Amino acid sequence: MSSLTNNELDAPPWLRVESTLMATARLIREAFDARLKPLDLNLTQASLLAYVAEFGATTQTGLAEKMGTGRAAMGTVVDGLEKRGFIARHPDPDDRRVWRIDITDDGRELAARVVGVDEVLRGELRHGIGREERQALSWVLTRLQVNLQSAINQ
Amino acid sequence: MSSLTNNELDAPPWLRVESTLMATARLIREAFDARLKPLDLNLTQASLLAYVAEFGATTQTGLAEKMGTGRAAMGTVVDGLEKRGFIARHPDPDDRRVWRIDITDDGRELAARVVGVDEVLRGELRHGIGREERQALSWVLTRLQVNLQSAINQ
DNA sequence: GCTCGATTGTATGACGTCGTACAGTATGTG
DNA sequence: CACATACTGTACGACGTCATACAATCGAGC
Repeated sequence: MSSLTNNELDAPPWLRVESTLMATARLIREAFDARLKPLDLNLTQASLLAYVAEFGATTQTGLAEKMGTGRAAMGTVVDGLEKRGFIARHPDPDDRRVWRIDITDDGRELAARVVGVDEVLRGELRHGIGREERQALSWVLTRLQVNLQSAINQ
Repeated sequence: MSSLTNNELDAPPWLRVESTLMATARLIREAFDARLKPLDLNLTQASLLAYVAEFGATTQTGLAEKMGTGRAAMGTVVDGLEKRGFIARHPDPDDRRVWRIDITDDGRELAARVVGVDEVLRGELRHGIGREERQALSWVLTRLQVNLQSAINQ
């Protein structure tokens, strides 16, 4: 823990801001997973559930794109949530290749609790961080993503 | 790609800044992995190599703490790098439990190339982002980590 | 109507990381 | 010296994600 809070001081010259960012991302996943554990969900499942609850029936590929994961991984997530009865696969009347992923009543109830957990935790994470700082963070991150994309594409 | 750059606009109300941050972290890993592929290294291996090259012989547990991973995972990384002759395990004269992980001549040569790749990529990532913005980002991230830590510890 | 390329979801194997348990070793206490 | 506790590295199984390959299906062009 101490090695995380002061790693700006003893960090090596390579990977400074970047490593801090990745460590923060890891902590975000940890924190959400911890809070979602009582619901027996991890962050990926909770995000999927909340997304479907909010935006209604969606294709698996669409979900994968929105949540930044692959189609195969999304399939297994859907499998697990379907087996537990929180979402359901309905055939698409217009396209027999795809499943429309829709939420069930149980799923809707669980999604409401997910949103509650999310709001509480996000409130805690805002402590000591002003609105303009949050917006600045968001802006720099977006800019960073653009640079990263062009770096990845050579 | 378009879903990444404009996800501030169509992002759901839950997980806004946080999901951007995690997506950015994923892109960072992708970008470094892509650039390190010619050296047949991934980001974890490269970080370990550069760290040992810079700070000299270190304990595996110490490495794991510094790099934010578990001891077991660090063991497998060390295994791979040792098998390829870039680092070596030397017994510690004062403590027979531990290995001192040290770099070899081949490893030092490779580490220099890693540092080069890192400097080039980090330069590209700075495009359009001022120094004070970078410092602000760093500050907010550190603050976020503090909040995350207390959230994780209930 | 038929064919060809593109797309959807799935199966499979691989990889990296994690958590737990364990043996060997060190350190402190009586 | 004996003992208990803490720590290091490793073995093992589990999990989540990824890349690839594949069958089924769609849509466009002839």
